[in-house]
Amino acid sequence: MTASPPEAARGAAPKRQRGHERVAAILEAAGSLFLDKGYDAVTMTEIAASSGTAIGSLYRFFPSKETVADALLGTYVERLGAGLAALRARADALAPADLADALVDVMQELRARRGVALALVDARGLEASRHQVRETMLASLRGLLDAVLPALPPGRADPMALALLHVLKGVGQVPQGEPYERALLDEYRRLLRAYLLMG
Amino acid sequence: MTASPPEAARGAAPKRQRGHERVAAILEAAGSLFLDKGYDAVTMTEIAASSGTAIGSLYRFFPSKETVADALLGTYVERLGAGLAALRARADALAPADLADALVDVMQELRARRGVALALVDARGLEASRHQVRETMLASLRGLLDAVLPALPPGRADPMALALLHVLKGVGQVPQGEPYERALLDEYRRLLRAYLLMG
Amino acid sequence: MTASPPEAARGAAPKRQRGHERVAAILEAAGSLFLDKGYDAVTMTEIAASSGTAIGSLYRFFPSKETVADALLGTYVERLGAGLAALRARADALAPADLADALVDVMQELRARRGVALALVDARGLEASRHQVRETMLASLRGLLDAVLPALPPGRADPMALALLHVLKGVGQVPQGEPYERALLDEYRRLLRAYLLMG
Amino acid sequence: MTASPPEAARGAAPKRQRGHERVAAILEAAGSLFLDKGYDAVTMTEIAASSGTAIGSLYRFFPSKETVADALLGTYVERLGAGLAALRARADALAPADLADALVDVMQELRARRGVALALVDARGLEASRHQVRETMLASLRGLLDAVLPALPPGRADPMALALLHVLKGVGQVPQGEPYERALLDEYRRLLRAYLLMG
DNA sequence: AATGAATGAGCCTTCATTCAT
DNA sequence: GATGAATGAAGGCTCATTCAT
Repeated sequence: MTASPPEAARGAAPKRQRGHERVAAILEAAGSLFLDKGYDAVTMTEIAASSGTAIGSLYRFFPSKETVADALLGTYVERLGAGLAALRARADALAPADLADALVDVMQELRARRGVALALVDARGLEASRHQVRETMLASLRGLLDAVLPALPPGRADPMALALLHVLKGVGQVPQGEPYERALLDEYRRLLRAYLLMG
Repeated sequence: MTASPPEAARGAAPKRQRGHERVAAILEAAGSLFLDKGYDAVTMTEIAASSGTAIGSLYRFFPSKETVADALLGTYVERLGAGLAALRARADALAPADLADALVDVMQELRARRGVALALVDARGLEASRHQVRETMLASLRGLLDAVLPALPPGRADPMALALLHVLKGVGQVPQGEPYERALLDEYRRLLRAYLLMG
Repeated sequence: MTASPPEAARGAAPKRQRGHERVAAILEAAGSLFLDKGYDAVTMTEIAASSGTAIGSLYRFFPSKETVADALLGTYVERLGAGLAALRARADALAPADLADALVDVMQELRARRGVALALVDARGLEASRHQVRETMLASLRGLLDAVLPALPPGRADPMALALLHVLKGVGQVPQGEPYERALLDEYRRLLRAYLLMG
Repeated sequence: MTASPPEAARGAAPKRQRGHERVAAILEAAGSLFLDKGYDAVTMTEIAASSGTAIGSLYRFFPSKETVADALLGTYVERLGAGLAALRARADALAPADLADALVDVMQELRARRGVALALVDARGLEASRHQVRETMLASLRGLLDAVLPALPPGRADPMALALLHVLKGVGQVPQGEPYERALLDEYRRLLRAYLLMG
């Protein structure tokens, strides 16, 4: 990606390379804008300008505004899915308090890696994608609960996953860089520990 | 417009009365629409039609779309404030578990009484009003915590209020009429009890 | 429409009146433009400007470009239908040569009264309306043929109506004001007479 | 432009050959597309793809969309001209009824050989080319009329050519493959015979 | 000379807001 | 004051055309 002899792989590679960079730039710009102003308030023209892309090129990569949001959401689901899957793999060895911490860690990491898509989870007009994110997470959470809290009464897993999901959304929304960031994350840790232990 | 000698004093009262009805009708209609479709997707024309108001009149009462949302948010803050103030009044007699239940009850009542404004709490472009709602609630929650959990370490009240606020938002968002509505509300009760007791 | 006492019928009437004038102005402008440049090449903005209407108002009356064309086509069908119906009423008394002349007269009159819609009969993307115009005319023509040429063999009415339709389209397209206008119309008269007598 | 030593001569011939093939492929593809969807609705990208040409190459051969249409129209004029010239050569031996049939035959043959350009004759924005087609045909038709109908009064040749042209356009537009194709062509034959004999 | 990614003017349409009646 | 027709800035998107590779 960097140290290549002067005129190395030309032709196809550069083009694709560029494409990838473009797409990345667009998604980054779009993510920031969505986060700042909300889905509806962001203009395709704005996204284009903000990512140094011509409007026509933007539409070459993403044939509609919704597509941009979907891609963002997709990335988010992927990362989130990966994080939760990793957790699941070691779930049997986790005490409830450990699960609480681990969940906060997963969300925190996502935020750090620009898990910007959170701005879109509440956006209207993206029903399909949003639903997918939601269901993916709920399924993962139910799985984790089954593994970590085997004594949980049958009917509890579903509402518990729902409540957990909402709390985790809060974790993901903790603003980065604010003075109370750390304190708030710790607070969420406590909340989740209490909930998973006693709930 | 009727039979008024000079030009004033006469029709004033009835008109003012009507004005109140109109405003109420508008806010009700706007609330429902915002809840259904989201702030951006709702049209001023739609609000006017749906509330039986002429678009021109709508603009007499609310000089901009944002104003309508602000008013809705304002109503929300008022009701919420009233509910929390009532709670505060009897805070000294509340055990943590009681506070948990009481908070859920307050939110639930708001929802039942069309505390529709929740749809707007995440709407962008309403920063000012949103911030006010937020600060109002945070202050109330801090007060409640001080009263109910006197042993709370100094630095905890703020983040705890923040976390609480997020959870309560979740309570307010429980969809009405869904089969799992009851179960989810109970779940939030458990969560809050655990948090307030152990957190 | 003109000589009305100073402040006569106000209120509703003026509004509707204006609406009618607007619609008329729009259709007139659109007709001219379509005729000049063809359906696709004409811009809604152009129609608006050319008819002294704001783009938003244009869309109040005609919610899409296609609607404008349809209205034009509709007017055309109406007028054409009326003309042919009138012909039909006296068809039994018509000799073939009379029918030829009468058909040319009908088309000529349409042209004079801005039967502009001809420009649209070949436009793509207006299939539905175009088809209607076509079928209306074909049915009328078949009726006329049955009445005026009772000896026509069964299978001939349909293709004859088709051929007639094409010729009449030509009549409707004779440019107005050209030096050869009269001569060409006479030529079409001859053609139709010959066809209806001998064909 | 032909035998240049240095860098040409080599791949030139094959390439030129290829050029011809490319141009033919492009025109064929463009013709079909124009016929199917109309001039405006067809995309340059579409033409390129449909003819297996890169968009850049397409623009090397035809520097604009209009150019493509012009070329198509040109081909059409050529073929039509050839057909009418052939007719002209044996005009002295033709009776009016023969001319009628021969004209229909010429048009029919054009259609069969993808005389697709008919779709363009009414396309706007191609004024220049269209005019040329028109004038070419009118001149040919006048010549034929002079030869076949020597008794025609002086002033008649022009309008008669005009009317004839319109009818022939109709012949060229008879849809291929429709059940009534044959019947309609026969009908046009009758029409032309009647016109040329009695008109 | 070939390729196709990039460009941006311009299109259709919507909707918050104004203002003549 | 009410009313709703009128306004026009702005948005999402397309496509003819160019130009770096």
